Amino acid sequence: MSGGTVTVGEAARLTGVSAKMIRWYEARGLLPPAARSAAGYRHYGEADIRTLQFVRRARDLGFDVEAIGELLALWHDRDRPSAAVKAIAQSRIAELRRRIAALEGMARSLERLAEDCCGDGRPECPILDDLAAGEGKPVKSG
Amino acid sequence: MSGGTVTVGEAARLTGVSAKMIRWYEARGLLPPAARSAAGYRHYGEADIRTLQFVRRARDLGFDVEAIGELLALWHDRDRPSAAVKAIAQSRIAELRRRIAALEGMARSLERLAEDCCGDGRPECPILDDLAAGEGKPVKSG
DNA sequence: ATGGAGCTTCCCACCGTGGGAAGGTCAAGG
DNA sequence: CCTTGACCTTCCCACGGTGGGAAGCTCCAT
Repeated sequence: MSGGTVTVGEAARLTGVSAKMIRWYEARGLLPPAARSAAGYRHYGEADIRTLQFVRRARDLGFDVEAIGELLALWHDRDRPSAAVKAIAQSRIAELRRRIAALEGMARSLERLAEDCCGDGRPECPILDDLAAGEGKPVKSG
Repeated sequence: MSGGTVTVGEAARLTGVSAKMIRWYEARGLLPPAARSAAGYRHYGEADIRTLQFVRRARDLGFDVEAIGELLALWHDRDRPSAAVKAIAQSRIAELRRRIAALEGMARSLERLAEDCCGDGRPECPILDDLAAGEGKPVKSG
């Protein structure tokens, strides 16, 4: 083989996916079983490395394992309709937007409360008051 | 009795914290061990219910169990400096902002890619191309 | 007294990741 | 040849929160 094959550790270094996670992805079926040496060591060729880089990038974009599996399948399918890929991306975008909105709501509430808290040595604290009173006052507009 | 005491299930209904989580919070030390009936049933009084509501509200604001524990302690301490509470809130805000920024970066990258993907029946797909090529092109400015 | 709702504890699962133990392998150096 | 140390293998455990469910007990209404 042109490029020579590498062990998990090397593959991890080359791709930024930890050896632990590489094995885990394989066990989960995200990656096909790696080739093994006589002694049982996993070995990765150039194509495997490219796959791992794909996985890493997808992971960095917030796709979960299942979605990455679907993306890999589409990647390998030369006849895929780009609409299928786009659909996955868009549902991920929607999920990300949902989570962002939830966190944003929390952050805004807390910022409002922290603003009202003088934050000195005195015990009066609107933050605790809010937590204690806590009528479902989600974020409101102001 | 003024309020009467209630069982876990009732407390769950009153506070929106599931019975399962109430037991778990107790096991984790977030809540003091509940009073028990002769038969071993947990019983909660009005103060306990208020505490659970406090916990629920704090949880909804994105505090983790450890932070909620600290907030509870400060809540019970009449001499607390409000600065201590504010500090916790602010570090939580910072954490939320960090997570929001990370998710926002992912969402923006994906949106950019999805925009470039015509999403029809043809196989050409800039999303997959990006995942495959994936040089660390984080989010950039656009 | 019986049925069913509700309680108890305990275990298992998820997701993605890391830590570490126990043991096998490989290459380098003595 | 043998040791050493880095690396590999598998397996188990943990995290944070949450839910599911089993086995067994209790309580209340009929």
